[in-house]
Amino acid sequence: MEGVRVRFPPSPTGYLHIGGARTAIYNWLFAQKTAGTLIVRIEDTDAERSTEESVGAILDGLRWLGITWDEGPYFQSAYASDHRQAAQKLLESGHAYKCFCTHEELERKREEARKRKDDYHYDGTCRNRSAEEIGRLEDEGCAYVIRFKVPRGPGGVVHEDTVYGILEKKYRDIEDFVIVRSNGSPLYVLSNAVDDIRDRITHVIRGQDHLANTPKQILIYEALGEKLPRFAHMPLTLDPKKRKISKRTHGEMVAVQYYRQRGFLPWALVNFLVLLGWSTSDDREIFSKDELIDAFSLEGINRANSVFDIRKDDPKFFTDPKAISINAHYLRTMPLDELLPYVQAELEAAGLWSPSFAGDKKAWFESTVDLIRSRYHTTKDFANLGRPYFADVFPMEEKVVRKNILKHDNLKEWLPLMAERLEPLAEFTPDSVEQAIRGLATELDVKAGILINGARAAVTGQAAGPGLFDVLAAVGKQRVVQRLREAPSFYEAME
RNA sequence: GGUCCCAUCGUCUAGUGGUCUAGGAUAUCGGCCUCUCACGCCGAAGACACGGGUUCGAGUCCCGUUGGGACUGCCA
Repeated sequence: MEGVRVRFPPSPTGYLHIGGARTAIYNWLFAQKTAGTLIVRIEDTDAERSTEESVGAILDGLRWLGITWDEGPYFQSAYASDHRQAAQKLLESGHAYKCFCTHEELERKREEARKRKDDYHYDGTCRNRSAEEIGRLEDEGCAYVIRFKVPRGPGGVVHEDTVYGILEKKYRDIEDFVIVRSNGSPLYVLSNAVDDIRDRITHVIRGQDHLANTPKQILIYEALGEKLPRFAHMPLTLDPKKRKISKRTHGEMVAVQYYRQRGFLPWALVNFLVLLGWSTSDDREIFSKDELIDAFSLEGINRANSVFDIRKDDPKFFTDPKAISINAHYLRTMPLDELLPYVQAELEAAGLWSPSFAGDKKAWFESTVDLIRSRYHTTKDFANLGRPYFADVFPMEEKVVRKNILKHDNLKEWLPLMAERLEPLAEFTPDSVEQAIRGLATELDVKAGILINGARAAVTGQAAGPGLFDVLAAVGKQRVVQRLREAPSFYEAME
């Protein structure tokens, strides 16, 4: 496919949210796949709600996700004259007309229609005004909007959507819609189409919520004598109550930024989002960037809306479990080199980072990260659950101390004794440590598990973790010995 | 209300008339592994919204019902 040009046109009224990110991802994938061009166009014509910070946040979100674009960001507001010119052209060619009906009149008619339980469409009061009449009204200083003159009579707008197939909208179901406000500023339906024409967009890939105004835009394209792009509408992302997700009702949970802050790997998020409404017919769900670009196709997009299974107050999942599972999958399987920078960033943010981790302790750091990553879900876990490996101060869970240490009175002596046995070891490796501890267990005639679990609790404050001998080797002799010697203090503290 | 779109396990989905006693993923439960937890492996439970048609045969086609969604703005 030659010359594909697609666009992502966010309106800068907040951060980049999940739905927008997904739209951007689909456009990006399609551009990548076809060696086409992705354009970012900021639709900032709603001056009241648009902010500069928002533009920054959206672009920042895209960059973080790894979505690259080829042109832009363009700003729609810079092209207002294009939009006005198009409206003028439509006026001149008789495809649009000036409407002097006031807000009040229209509101009254709408209200009446509502009472009659009737469908309300603009009644065309101004559609057939004579030139003199229009001139007179203008001279009187009456404000007017510009409406598109929708063909009347039978028939309708027919087009084939790549995802939804052939769609027909009857002319009679389309009212003469406004394309320019009374203050002269163009409306979305016009400016979006005009911009797409100017940007030579070949494929409009956007949310299904735009399905309804596609016929209007097609009418505009045709009236302007322009070639139609291909439309592909994608299903919407809903919350578990089947409501369209939005910044307003869901807050930060639906912001890309939120996932970044909660320790998501950008590619894991992309991988999760692309699966919301798109799939291949084989069973693959995990894709590298190249694999995804290769596998992606508009035809694989689903028609039904999908539910983003956000779990607001679930103690176990802070978001869709599948998203977390994909993130965890990448965390434990991605090349270690690629993971390290994320871990470093987390440790730095938590004040646990030491330059030596990238210097003389690099090998140790890498093997430690590799040791613990298989049971973590987000990069945040390295700074929380991983604390005992990287710092001297870490939380001791009381429940764990009770269960794995205090329950066995003898550990009060055994753990310090273990320290005595470990301290002289010339080599502090999983093997040598195991030998020493199993030897001690035999000598004391206790099950090794008691010593092992007690040691894990004393050294990490946690009941779960990697194999204890690996843990000890990772934490290091000095810290291990010290922590084991401090074990008796738990008995005093708890008494 | 009107117009349009949609409908398979809790969630994401495969499925384009027979190979579907409906497959995978995730979540849940059980087992194996084992010093614990995770990973991994094995297993269980779990869905074609309903009703009519068409057909030798329907998850797959048609109609209706129900349910959900979008749009219905001088927002984008």
